[in-house]
Amino acid sequence: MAENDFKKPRGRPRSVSNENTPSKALDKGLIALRKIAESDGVSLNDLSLDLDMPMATLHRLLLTLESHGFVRQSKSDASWSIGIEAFRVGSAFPRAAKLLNVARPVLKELSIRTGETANLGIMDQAEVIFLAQHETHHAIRAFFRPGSRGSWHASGIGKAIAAYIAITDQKDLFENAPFEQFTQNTLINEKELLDEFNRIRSIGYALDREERFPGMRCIGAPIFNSLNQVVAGISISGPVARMDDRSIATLGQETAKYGQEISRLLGATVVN
Amino acid sequence: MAENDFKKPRGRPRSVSNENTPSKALDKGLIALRKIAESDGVSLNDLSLDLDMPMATLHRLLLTLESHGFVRQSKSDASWSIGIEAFRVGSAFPRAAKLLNVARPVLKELSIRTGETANLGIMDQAEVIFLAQHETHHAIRAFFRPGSRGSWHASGIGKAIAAYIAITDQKDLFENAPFEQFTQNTLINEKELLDEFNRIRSIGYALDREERFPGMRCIGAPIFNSLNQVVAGISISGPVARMDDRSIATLGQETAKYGQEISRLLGATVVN
DNA sequence: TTTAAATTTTCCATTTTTTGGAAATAAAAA
DNA sequence: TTTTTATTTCCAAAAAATGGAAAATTTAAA
Repeated sequence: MAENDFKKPRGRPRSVSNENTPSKALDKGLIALRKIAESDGVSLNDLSLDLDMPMATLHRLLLTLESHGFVRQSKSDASWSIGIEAFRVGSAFPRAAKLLNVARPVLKELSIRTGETANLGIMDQAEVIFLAQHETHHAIRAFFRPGSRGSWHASGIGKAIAAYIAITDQKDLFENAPFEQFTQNTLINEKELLDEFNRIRSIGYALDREERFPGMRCIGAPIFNSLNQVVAGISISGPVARMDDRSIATLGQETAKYGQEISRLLGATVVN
Repeated sequence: MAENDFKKPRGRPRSVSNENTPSKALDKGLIALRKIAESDGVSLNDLSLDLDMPMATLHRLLLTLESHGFVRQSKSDASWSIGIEAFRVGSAFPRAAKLLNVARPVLKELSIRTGETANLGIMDQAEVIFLAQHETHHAIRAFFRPGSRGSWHASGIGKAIAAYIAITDQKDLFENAPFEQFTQNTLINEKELLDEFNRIRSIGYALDREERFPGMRCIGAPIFNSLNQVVAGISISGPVARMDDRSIATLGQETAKYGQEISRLLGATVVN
């Protein structure tokens, strides 16, 4: 998030207000592709209804996506799902590649040590994207699908990251405050959240006390890169019963410690 | 690969010869997207030269891809790279999701135990796609980027999978034999490869003796799903010096054993 | 068994979008 | 300072997308 580059690229600069999608056909194709990624195995008919696009148009786009391997059609029921080329292209996402390799074993250890589901996520715009997780064996446990999104203000990872980004970038985050109130506990206004940032920086981890889902608590900690910029977050999530007020300080320190471990592996020098 | 479904979907069946890409703009956009995934951080100019597309046209497509988050433009040098939405969509690829979760820890163990880079891959058409790998700490080691492709006939994983698929599917693989001869050792004709299949099935693992890259050897073993169909392969690769004739039998058995372990975790009942 | 409904695929004349050379804009190199 | 390199935008000609309707096929209902 925090990228202060004074250097500008060559060439004519982009005009400021450019909210358009110049290529309509590509635009529609990408919309269809994203929709297919959400559902798994969807029929042309449903897709057509869902996206409010004529079937003929949609079908043409799907054939093209298929010709590149971005989607596949089941031979038995003609339903559409994501293809291997989408996977290949997606795995070239630069921010994820290095981070995932380094963080995965640490994630596992954190999960085993605390007995809770451990998550890895990054911020994109004002949303947290979950990149990976390691589940516990408890019957009651948290679950996030990799690639799923969440609002930053109601998430351990989101708050942990937000607390450490540059103040100018924090301002951007508050652009459309107040935010959605998911539960009674959700912090929704700027003042509350800025106080929360101070608390987070003083203890080194962020708490989500049923702020997103009733009954679920989360503890998030920041991850820094070799330039000591916050680039991701790690968290554990579980039911209130196991993450009670008594155990939360220990779990918090544990989470922060593993966050520092990943930061160290990424080349960060100053942690917390 | 082996999908014998007699059930046909409703609706008008697709005509047999349909080699077209109906939507041109989407087609071009996907071509650009794939190209960007190959290089990391590419300028509009280079992309334009590389793809032989006019810059204005390409630029329009990139803006649309960007509006959906499939690509990103660096603020400092205006270069383009893969965006987070491509990652999100790609991680919905159904075949990879389950396999990766199960296989990753096993991959790591195999790598540590043998001291070589361990790889996981699947077959798509006649190509092997590398999904994941675990590297050794040796200075001389094999490296495949996740998502990269390779010809099946010159790869440990490819031959291991091909040896176990249905005979009708094997016929498809030989459609455009003889294959590219990468080195002196590459097996390129059908007869040689069919003999190789027999050898592989008798010992349970496939050998690549510098058939792809001079100086590199590979040992591949098949992975089966709960229907006992071969769905993927595991392999180790390293320099001839360490993978010499003396140690190769032991390493081969080791690789096959870890392949069986993944198969077991996926619910396969009959292994090898 | 026969008929109707559901679903996917294809067709094609009309409308809309794409196209790409050239100009505009700006940084870097000479 | 001038030239070169590079990105972004513009716009009229040309090409592609559109989508209603028909075709083709399977499943469900009568």
